[in-house]
Amino acid sequence: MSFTAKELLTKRGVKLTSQRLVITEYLMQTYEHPTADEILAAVAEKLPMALSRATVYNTLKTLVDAGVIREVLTEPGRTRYDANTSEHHHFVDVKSGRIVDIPQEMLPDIQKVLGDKYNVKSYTVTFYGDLNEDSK
Amino acid sequence: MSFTAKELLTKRGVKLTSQRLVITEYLMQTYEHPTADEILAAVAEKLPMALSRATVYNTLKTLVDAGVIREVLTEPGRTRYDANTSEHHHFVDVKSGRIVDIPQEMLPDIQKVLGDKYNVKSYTVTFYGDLNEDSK
DNA sequence: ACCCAATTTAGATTTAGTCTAAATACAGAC
DNA sequence: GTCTGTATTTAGACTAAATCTAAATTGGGT
Ligand SMILES: [Mn+2]
Ligand SMILES: [Mn+2]
Ligand SMILES: [Zn+2]
Ligand SMILES: [Zn+2]
Repeated sequence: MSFTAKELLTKRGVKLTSQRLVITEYLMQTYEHPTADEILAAVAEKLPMALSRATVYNTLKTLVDAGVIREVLTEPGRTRYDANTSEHHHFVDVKSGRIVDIPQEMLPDIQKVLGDKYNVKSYTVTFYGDLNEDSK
Repeated sequence: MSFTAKELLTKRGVKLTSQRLVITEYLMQTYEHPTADEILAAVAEKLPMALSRATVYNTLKTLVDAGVIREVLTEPGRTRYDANTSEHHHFVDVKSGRIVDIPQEMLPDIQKVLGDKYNVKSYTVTFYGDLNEDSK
């Protein structure tokens, strides 16, 4: 049930290029939530050719639009990216900066609590605090 | 029970200057959630002297640190500011871009749902959707 | 193999935000 | 009310994230 990067891109109608593959693969195998610059640094060395910043940003936008990855906003001024596209939320460990996933099911159903004045299409919850030491 | 900007700054130990006063007053009387540039544009004309961008950013940081205002992050790359410092969350009307306040009490208690692995100090919920027409 | 639209590229540009060092202003001491 | 030291403000340079541009490249369908 778990797709390869190649299968995922094909399934979502994204044309295959080596840049798109390696960026998608990188995001699928990390549990961190890297920024565009972090992705560029990590992925550049895996590619035989040069990788331009414009391509990283173009690719990330393409992947977000295609639903292959999502943006994560936890702090001002830096957009992070996440290959986990299931509905989930984030916990920021304020000491280490680590960002861990919180599945939708861990939260009570707040989709409906706002009543009919607000037509909620989506929502995000970001928690800030300390992660107790037994962190995976 | 409602403080003036001057009283609030004094109470929080922030030295009074005309720039800080006019920025605080502006934020206290708007229900929008303006960016630094929007604040600069709105406030510059109310001051007899010039107002520099550095001062706007310095002042906003001072006010956030003193707890007079808070930052609001709803979209990548733009930090917004809010004189409503009560614990509350935000609803973004995706059509108009308007951001409205959602009081903490409207939500079920999700402070405690994460169990003891996560020590939650604060959390923010941002909703995206449509506001039904009777918007104030 | 050929072709062409889609993609990538390097570098310029934009924009939010920070930094610097000199000028100014507030607030407490007198 | 004046003095005075420190905090604040200023203009403008600078940094860093993200976007744009126009030329070069690519890869997938024929
Ligand atoms: Mn910026
Ligand atoms: Mn940026
Ligand atoms: Zn995540
Ligand atoms: Zn608010």
